[in-house]
Amino acid sequence: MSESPQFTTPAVLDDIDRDIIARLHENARISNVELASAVGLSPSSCLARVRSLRERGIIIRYTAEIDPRALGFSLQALVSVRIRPGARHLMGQISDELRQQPEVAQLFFLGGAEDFLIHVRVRDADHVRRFVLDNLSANPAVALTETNLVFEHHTALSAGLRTPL
Amino acid sequence: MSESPQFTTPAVLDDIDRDIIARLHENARISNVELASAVGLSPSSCLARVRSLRERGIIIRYTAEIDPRALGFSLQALVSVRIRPGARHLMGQISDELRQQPEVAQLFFLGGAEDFLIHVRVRDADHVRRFVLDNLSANPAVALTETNLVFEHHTALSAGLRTPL
DNA sequence: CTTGAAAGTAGTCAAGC
DNA sequence: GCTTGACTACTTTCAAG
Repeated sequence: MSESPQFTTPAVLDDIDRDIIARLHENARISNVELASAVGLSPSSCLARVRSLRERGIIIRYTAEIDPRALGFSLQALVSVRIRPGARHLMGQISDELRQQPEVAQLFFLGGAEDFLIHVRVRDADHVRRFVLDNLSANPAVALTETNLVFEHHTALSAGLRTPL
Repeated sequence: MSESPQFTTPAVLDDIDRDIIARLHENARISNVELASAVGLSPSSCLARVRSLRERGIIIRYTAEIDPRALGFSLQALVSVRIRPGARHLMGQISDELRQQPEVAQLFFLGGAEDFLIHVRVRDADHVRRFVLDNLSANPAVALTETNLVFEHHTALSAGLRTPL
């Protein structure tokens, strides 16, 4: 539950486990009896597997996906950031600070020219401008930033879950 | 349930609705009675609000967040794509095809120099190379691609705006 | 892994405030 | 909009095969 396994080697999962994972990924609120009958198990075995997947950290958490526009966050942007070469050791700290900002939805650490990419949700163009100024440009460790507006954002419902390996 | 409201104007939500959203975002499997007592409502009123949020599309879906490494997807990458100017009308079709690939976790439509950015989960470097070759470079509508490896990926758990998986 | 049973808990709906 | 109360369904745990 509180562990964070590294999965250097893929976890041992059989076809039923993969089926359970896929179905919970599509609908985290499916009832245990319905899930059990869908994957061909008894409710008790199914529940034991789900609990094991959760305890092993394979199921990280259950979450409701919220439309940000309903909360007044109508604009999304991707901000790529390059850190000054002499300030790379500050990346962990900068990342921690960024992740505490309510605008930050995702943070990617990258290889290549840019050091990281920030997915932000904001009210409007002025909001993203202020976010970049206050949280990035003002930091002397930041060499440069580039902001791209997001017109559409899609999250796939089955990334690698239906046809694993 | 099947509608996709645009929220050109933010939806009308009171503080209790926002509280419900935040708590379901943190734990989509919280029981209705526990949620009700947490936000100070009776179970029936709470359930009615949750159902309304779901029907209005404010709660998009409930999903289990899965650790991709457990399924053998140990590498992540961001692939930015530019479409040939004369082929922009094909972007919708290309997007639909991409979203059906099991490797695609997220798809961003962008303003600016690049047309979209793809977040992929793959087994290894060879897998991402083949993904780009087969799904992008082979398409004559694609002008150029750029692949960046992802060293770390964090999704923020803030204000009900996190993106699952 | 399964079934079956028991006890506790949660979801649903109707009636009314 | 809200609540209460009753009914139904689900979950959980157990023992036994």
